[in-house]
Amino acid sequence: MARKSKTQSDRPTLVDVAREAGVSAITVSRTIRSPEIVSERARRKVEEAVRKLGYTPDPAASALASRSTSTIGLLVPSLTNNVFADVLRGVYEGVEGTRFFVQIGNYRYSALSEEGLIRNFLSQRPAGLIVSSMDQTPAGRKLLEEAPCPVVQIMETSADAVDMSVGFDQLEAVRAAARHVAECGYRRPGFLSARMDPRAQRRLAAFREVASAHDMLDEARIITTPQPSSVGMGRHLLEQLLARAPETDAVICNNDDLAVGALMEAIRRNIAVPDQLGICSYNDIEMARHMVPALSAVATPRREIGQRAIAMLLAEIEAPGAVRERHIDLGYELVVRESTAPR
Amino acid sequence: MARKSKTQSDRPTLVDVAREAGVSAITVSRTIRSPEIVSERARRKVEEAVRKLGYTPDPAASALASRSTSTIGLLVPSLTNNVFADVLRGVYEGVEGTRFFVQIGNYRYSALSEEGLIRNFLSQRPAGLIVSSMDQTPAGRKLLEEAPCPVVQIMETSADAVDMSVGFDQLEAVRAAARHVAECGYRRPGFLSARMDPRAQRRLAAFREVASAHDMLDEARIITTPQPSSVGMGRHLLEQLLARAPETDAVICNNDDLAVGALMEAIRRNIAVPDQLGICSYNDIEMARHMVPALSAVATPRREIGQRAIAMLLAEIEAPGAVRERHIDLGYELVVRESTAPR
DNA sequence: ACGGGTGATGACAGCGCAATCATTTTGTCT
DNA sequence: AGACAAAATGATTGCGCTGTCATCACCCGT
Repeated sequence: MARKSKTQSDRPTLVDVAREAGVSAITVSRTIRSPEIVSERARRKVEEAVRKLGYTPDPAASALASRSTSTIGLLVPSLTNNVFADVLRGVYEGVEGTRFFVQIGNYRYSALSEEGLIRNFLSQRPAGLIVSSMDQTPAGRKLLEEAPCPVVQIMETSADAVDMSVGFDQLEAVRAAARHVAECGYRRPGFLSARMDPRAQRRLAAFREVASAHDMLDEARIITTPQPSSVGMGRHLLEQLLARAPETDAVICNNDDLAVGALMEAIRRNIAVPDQLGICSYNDIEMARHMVPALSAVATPRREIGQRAIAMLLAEIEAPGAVRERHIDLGYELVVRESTAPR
Repeated sequence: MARKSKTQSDRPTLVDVAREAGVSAITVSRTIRSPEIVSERARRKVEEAVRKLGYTPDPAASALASRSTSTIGLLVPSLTNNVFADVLRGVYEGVEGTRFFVQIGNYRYSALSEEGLIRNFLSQRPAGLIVSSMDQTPAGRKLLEEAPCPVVQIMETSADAVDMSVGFDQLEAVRAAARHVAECGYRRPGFLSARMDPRAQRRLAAFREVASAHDMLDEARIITTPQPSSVGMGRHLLEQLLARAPETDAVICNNDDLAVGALMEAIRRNIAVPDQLGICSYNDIEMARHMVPALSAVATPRREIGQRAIAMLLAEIEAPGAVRERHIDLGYELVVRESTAPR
């Protein structure tokens, strides 16, 4: 028997493998971490011993000794929101096959939870951090600034970001939607928004600005709720909007769930889209283009954001300071389909 | 100066806090882990020292010394699939406020990746594990059986599960859908399914069985694809179905994305739902009930599954063997709306 | 044949915490 | 007041690994 044989759940350690292979523990460690610096002969012996014993390194011990982990922290405000599902996909594609793994933190749109999660993640000595906003608490921001690892802020981009950022100009994207609606000839547009987080607030402000410039702003046509976004909420908000402002001839929705809901409600009420009511969506998740009529939308590069964020992070982990372009604007795209049309 | 002052990123340790508070290190440790066994006086001093120094425990050191972590591993086959988004939500609700945190592993419907993830998670000595299927590789299953922590298998339930299970009878749920369609008087039903993972395969088999019993099975009306499910795919599959079997008078979709897509395609083609074509969906995510016409569906208790799974896990972690009902069937519900109707 | 590299390997210490057991303090009862 | 149990606290040790240096074998050119 190898060691002093305690419980069954005792796993083999480096030392066990070393003994089996007839080398020192540190050679085993090196064989696993950087096989290229050990001799062919030693490597083979170690590899066989590892297989024979079914050895798996203990990440906790490794983290403690090396003072670093292979964890990449990803903080998102929501897991149900399809927007972040796409970002996640991009991120996962990027870590695939690397030694890193992603740990997700969901702060449910609470800046305070976010701060707690940042603290918590940081205590694990992550290899890198991706956070989904610029709206940290002052303490949260300070933690990020002093983080001993690269940090990427996503969704928006700004030279003012803590370290690196990938995103697009959310305000300009909303302005594009508003201008499009105006250019179609709609004159009394409404705006629907749920979950009024800071970003949603800013987008609403951008809408107000453009609507005002086109002299078509009416606060009665702005319907918001702090509750989460959903298709049902889209129906509900449109209902409210039409009750308060029956003259409404178009509606810009702060995301696709709301837009789909608004569309369905319009269909229920036999309101012709786009003739009687134009609908313009935001984000353009897959479903939007398949609706009948297909939804016009500002398409946002969610998956690309995930991909670029993880790529930047890995590059920066590999060689600190290596990333030149530290703030990337991926742009947006106005996709005109059937739910808006010139009139 | 406290210690030998190395780099800036040196964090205070238990010992630093102990010195500051004028107690021993282990007292600090206890104050943090189980404050109730420490005297009022000591606790106050320690808490102040912690605050003053901004101390955060090092989870790696804790894991190494105690041979256990506060990580709960959650293995899902997909992050984009709304089904798992709901499960996730349930799980997150349950860990909220506990000392545990969830780490998600996405195995993208690959049993081999799943095995790798199980191995990887287990190497971290998790407090518990939730896995989304019964379809592990033999090695994967063995790992779960020998895991030194509680394991919950979700989505399906079976006394044959490794440790505990929460779910419902997926086959009976599909049978209910098929029977419903038959009872409505549809005689030539089709079946659409994407992402043909083992569970989807079994559900298809259940459909075949019922369809055959009602003498309405035609293989030409079964359209599947290994590609991921999406609304667009639903449209595409219905298109294929109608091309191959124009006589089709109803369609059962293996999930809501497909059903929404099928509905939209039918609307595009001016096929009257439910009169010319009945549509029955599976899972019933929020969006389904808001479509026009509203989708009939077999509703599955996804969020409850997440809630119950985490509750069982925590109870079992708290007191091994405490959980009596180790296999819970949450049932399903046939929700008849507008997309199917007696004819 | 020798010195000076280069590549491969090893010995040792310590990362920050918690398990274990020993010890001290406190409270309670007679 | 003394005896005893219970509560609170502490000293020591080691979890499994990696950083740091030291050592050793080997190859090359002269």
